[in-house]
Amino acid sequence: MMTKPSNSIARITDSFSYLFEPALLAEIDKVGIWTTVKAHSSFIDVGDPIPGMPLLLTGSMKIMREDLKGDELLLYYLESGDTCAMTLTCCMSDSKSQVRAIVEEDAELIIIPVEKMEQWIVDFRSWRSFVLNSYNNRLNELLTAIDSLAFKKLDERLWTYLIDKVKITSSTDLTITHNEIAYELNSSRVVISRLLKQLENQGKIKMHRNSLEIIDF
Amino acid sequence: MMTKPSNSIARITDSFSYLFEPALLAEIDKVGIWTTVKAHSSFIDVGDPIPGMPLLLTGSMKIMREDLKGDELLLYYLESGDTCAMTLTCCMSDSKSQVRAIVEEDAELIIIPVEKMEQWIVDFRSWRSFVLNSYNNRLNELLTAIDSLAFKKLDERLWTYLIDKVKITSSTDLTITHNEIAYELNSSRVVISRLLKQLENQGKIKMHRNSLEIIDF
DNA sequence: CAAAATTTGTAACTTTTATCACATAAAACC
DNA sequence: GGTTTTATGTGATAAAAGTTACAAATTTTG
Repeated sequence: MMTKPSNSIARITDSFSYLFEPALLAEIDKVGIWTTVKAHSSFIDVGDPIPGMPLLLTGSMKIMREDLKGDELLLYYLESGDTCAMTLTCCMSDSKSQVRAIVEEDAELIIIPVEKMEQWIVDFRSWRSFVLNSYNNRLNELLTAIDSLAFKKLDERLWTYLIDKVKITSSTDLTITHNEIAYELNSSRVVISRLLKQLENQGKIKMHRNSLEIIDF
Repeated sequence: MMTKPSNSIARITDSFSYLFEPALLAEIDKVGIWTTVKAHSSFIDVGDPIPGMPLLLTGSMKIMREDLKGDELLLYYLESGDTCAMTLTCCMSDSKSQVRAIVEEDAELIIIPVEKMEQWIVDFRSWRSFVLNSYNNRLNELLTAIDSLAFKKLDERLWTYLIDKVKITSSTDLTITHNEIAYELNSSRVVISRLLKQLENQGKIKMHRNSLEIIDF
């Protein structure tokens, strides 16, 4: 949990690049619940009821899909300025979360209560396009995930996975183990180790214990 | 093309199970463009601009994803009462279609012009939930596609593909060739033939030239 | 510091899927 | 009716990915 900072409105405009009109900002400020979530903790699990629509101010989360056997797959990341529009219809239809959200870097977020998020669609043009844009982004990210799975081989998937990590963390030094990568790509450690060795031989990465250095991208 | 039938409003309520309020029905009736598209013709291609939001009255279409090499993958079907909410944000952001829509069974549809579809979100509660529900359905269908690709082997993907076809066509006799199946699953004919033979040996299907009989499902 | 746990390397092998090559059978075409 | 096209069958082979088993190196823990 977190108390609302004194400069709350400025904090919102910072993260959401002046997207919201003043009246809406005031509303968000009034009803939004400020929260912090520590890295590596699960924010929402498959089957959880959705508390509201999260506006991510700082930090990042990864959205994972899980099957019955417990196998997992990384779908995409949420970053500062993002939200997960999926939560909207989950709330409206009172259904449970279809995905798992795990905080990667300590996150600050504002939770918008269910009742408001639909009303604001009517009342605020900026909220309307924000929500619809969010839907669109999510759809496009899922399409990208499908492209990877359907059309690419694992070595290519691994490479784009690493590039994405670099972008998200804004660092070419990735603190991650082969095992963790295998988990997120729904593959096995041995296979990932082999492919990483390939990438190293190609001069694209350097391997260290618990970390990778991404060189050529 | 198609001229609006005299009982247009009744036709809409039929297909959309009384979802829309009377005032909205009148609006749809006023501005919607009635169209028919013959089976096997492409309704929208990757990269096409989107003419408007299609309300599918009768028939069905399949939505396909294509990669740079021209490989394809079936994503999901649209049926009577469905729409493709993706078109909404495509129109709003003036972007092109990310997918291909091919009519499976002769389709009648009403095209809603771009300007209206956003305005109606504000004006009509029923339109609002219709659009948001559509987004949600599409997202869930993409998640299902991802599940198949990430967690299932081809034999299982093939089986669920066949079951889906049965549901869509309301018939256990599927007029389709091995080649076409391979195409939609982004696999190869030889592989599909082999797996179909397996299914036949398991007593789940019977194979004929140009068609399959789905028995045990 | 010794024991235990974690991370990575590697070889051998299996399964799954794709590819190639060619044969056969049915349907369509002239 | 004979030729061509389309659909399917099948064996051989290869590539991609997964699995098992174990060793070596490093870190953590008691």
